[in-house]
Amino acid sequence: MDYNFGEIEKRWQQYWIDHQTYKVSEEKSKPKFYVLDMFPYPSGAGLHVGHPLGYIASDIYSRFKRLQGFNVLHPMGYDAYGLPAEQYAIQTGQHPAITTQNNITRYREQLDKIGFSYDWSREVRTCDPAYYKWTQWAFIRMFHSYYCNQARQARPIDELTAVFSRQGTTGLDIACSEPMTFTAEEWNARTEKEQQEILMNYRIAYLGDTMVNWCPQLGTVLANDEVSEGLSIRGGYPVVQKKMRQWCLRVSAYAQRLLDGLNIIDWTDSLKETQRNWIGRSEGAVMHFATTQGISFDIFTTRADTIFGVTFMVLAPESELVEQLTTAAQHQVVQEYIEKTKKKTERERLADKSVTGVFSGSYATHPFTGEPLPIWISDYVLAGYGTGAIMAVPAHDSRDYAFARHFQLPVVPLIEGCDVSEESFDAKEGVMVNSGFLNGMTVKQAIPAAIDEVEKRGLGYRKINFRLRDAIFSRQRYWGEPFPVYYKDTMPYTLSEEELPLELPEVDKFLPTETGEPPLGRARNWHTKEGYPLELNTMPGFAGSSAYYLRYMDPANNDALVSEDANSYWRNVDLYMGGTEHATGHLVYSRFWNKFLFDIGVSCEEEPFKKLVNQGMIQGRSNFVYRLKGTNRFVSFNLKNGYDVTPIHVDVNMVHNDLLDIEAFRRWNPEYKTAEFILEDGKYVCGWAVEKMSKSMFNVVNPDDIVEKYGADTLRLYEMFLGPLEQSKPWDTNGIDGVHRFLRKVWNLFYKEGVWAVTKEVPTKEELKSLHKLIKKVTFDIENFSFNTAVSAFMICVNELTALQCRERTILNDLVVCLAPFAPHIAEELWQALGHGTSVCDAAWPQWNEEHLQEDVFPYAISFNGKSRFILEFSAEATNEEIEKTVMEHPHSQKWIDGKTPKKVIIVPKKIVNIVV
RNA sequence: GCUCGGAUGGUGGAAUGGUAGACACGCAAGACUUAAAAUCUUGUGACCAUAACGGUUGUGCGGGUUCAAGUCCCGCUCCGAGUACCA
Repeated sequence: MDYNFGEIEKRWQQYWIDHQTYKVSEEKSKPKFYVLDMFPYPSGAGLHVGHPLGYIASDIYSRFKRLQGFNVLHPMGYDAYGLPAEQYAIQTGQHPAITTQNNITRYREQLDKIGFSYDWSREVRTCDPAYYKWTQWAFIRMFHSYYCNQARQARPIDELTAVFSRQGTTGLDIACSEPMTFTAEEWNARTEKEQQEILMNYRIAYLGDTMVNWCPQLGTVLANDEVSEGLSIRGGYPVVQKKMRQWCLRVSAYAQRLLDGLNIIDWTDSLKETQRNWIGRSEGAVMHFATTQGISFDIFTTRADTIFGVTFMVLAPESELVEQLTTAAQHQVVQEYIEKTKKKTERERLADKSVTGVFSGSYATHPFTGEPLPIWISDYVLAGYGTGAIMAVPAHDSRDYAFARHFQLPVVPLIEGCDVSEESFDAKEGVMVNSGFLNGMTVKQAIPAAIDEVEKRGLGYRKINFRLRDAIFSRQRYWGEPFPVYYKDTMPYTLSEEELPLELPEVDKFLPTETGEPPLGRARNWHTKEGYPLELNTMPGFAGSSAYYLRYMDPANNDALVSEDANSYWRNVDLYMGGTEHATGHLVYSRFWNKFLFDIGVSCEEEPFKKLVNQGMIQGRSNFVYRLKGTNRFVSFNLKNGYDVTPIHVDVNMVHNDLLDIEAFRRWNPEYKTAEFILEDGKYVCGWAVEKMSKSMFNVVNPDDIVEKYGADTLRLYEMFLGPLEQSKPWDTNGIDGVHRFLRKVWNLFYKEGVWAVTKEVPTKEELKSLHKLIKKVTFDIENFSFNTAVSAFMICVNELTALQCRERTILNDLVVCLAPFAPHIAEELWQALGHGTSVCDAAWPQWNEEHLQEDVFPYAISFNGKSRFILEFSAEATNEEIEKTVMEHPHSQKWIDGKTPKKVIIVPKKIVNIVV
């Protein structure tokens, strides 16, 4: 009987379905373990061989944990809302729901072939009304919440209105868009609408007039993490800044908690660092300045120590202060400058490094020296950070320096011995000069001293600023979750929770309306029962993916996002597997969303993902043929020098070990039907390069083809064997034979010449040693996600057992269990053959026994002056004296000792003897 | 610019400060075969040398710590990723 992987895999996949092997429920008596993959967006291209890498790794881990006795939750679903399906709908008219369903079906087929241990009964789809009901529900709860800085948590907005009517804003410290102060009397005197407008300043989900990233080609706004270098991540279209009224989430309120939480989770340092940078906490001071006309404004600085080096002030062009501070004489030029900057796209603004700006006409008074400081307007100052205004210290800030040089403004150096004739001195080191009361202090002393003085004189206060912005939550698109919001007298109100889900309506076209409204403007009857119009925007992609891990715990619950019971059992994700591309998007929003749910008592853990492992990207490995220019002749790779050739991408599926299948190539394209070849050793060798995996490079490898040719178990093992999990690497089908050969060797331990060959003899010492070495290594490697070395350990063990002609049942039993997480199908087949009536998934992970690993003799590397020369073996009982004596008397040693008396002899037990001559 | 990674044979990659190159691919030789494929066996960092033994050198570059460094420390070079007028 040969290893017939095709038949074996099909049969066991059916068995798992029939026996619901991977279905889990809350078993209170067993410890839980939650293993989660980042759910995919089902794209039209289907899965390529790079996609399953993380899924295979997490599946191995899940199966391992299950064998160790954990109750493992390992679900899968689809992030089903997204731009490509909508773009496709615009082009073809096909409803995105249909496209999405087709793609999901295709994904599922592909995933099923690889043999994952998902509990598909818990599948979620973000576009399913039963699912997005809870996305809408969370939004409603955010709308009706504010963030209390003192309690460090979200609170019901009703509490806030109660306080307002009792004491106004006195004594409150709340996260808000704009600082406001009013008394109880003032609040109570407001109309309902005015009160609603004020509350918008505090709600966690609020409507705000903000500068947004507007992408004209996509016709929608984008979040910061959806834009890179002024271009949209999806599609690469230019993005411009525009002020719009949008739904926002007050993520910034959670900035400190998002930062603190990083200390209690087990993520890689680089990923935590990326998040820290994105949150961007900086400690400094807000300082009050006033113009000579008495108009006061605030700036933010982290370098209060440089206050005596301020020679001018700068406002962002979008700042509201610009209008107040521009004098009549300068009005014209300022207006022109602002118009000009507005027209620039974000990309142009980034690319254009030239210094631009205009003088506002006003002067501010230096708070310490009383000197007048000209106030300029320039686009190098950002409206969205700090207060949108800065004090410029050209001597110690390179941007201020460039500006000062360009407009011939004075530069006052403040640090002893620094040279600012060519460039600014930005480093926070040195001793202060020209700085009044700060003179003689180091910069590190001067920063707090300056802020102390500023506070003492009432000129400002300490402030911690965050770079993290609130998330813009509206999208002018069709294929997303509708907001459970209607408008009455232009103010938004939420639907009641009983009215959820608010289902996505049908539209005749997926384009904006003629009047420029979002596609939902085309929907008929898009209003409440009372006739109030419903919100026309939809939610962004990250809405549905922010709490999906909670929904898996209790996917069919129609009364709650997740029951308290299910949540208190599964708690949070123990292992989260996914790509780094979500570092500043999903992984920030999801943590924020969970913290909010934690505050309102829905999630029992403050952090959603305890441990996170990033699998590397799998790149493509393209192959090339070399066509002689102007001919239909192709020259083999190593002969191409001396010819004038054009490299042409060739489909990697026609190439094996870089050798071209010439017949397949001729069939590939009529143009090549009559192609001639200049061969080396009768073969055509292709060139290769690492590139992105894409259709146009003909380097896409489909997992289905690999499964067809080698089997799912080979694919799983090979993906792990390719290299360290977290590292990016090219897919290279060369080498898969080695892994496939390994599985056949495993098979041949059980079947010799087609006959079942397992015996019940007593295992030998060597056999036990080989097995226990494997158990120890594999256990250790899985726990450390070092799957490539685990696969190597299997190969070594099987080679050893083959050499020992091991056919012993108990040894093979444990071998099969160890192999089960990696290659589940062959493991099931062999487990069955060994006479077990149940699935190998219900076996117990074997323990290694150190006794079996004991060596009789240990190799010692004998080295002289640290350079090893030869190996000697000694028994475990040998004393240092015996070892030293034997080594010294060994004929090889005499050459190195050369009659001298060794200065020192170092003996490291079981490892090395070093003799210093 | 800043932050975080990384650099080891022809290739992918192994090495708790202790025999560098495990394992695999590729390549070479051999066995089986009419032949090829498949399979199996052996060899395979480089250099020198040999009938054989053996020797030298070697983990991006330059220093240092140590009996001993791919591994730790200091200073560079190059490559990758993230991020950026964030005051």
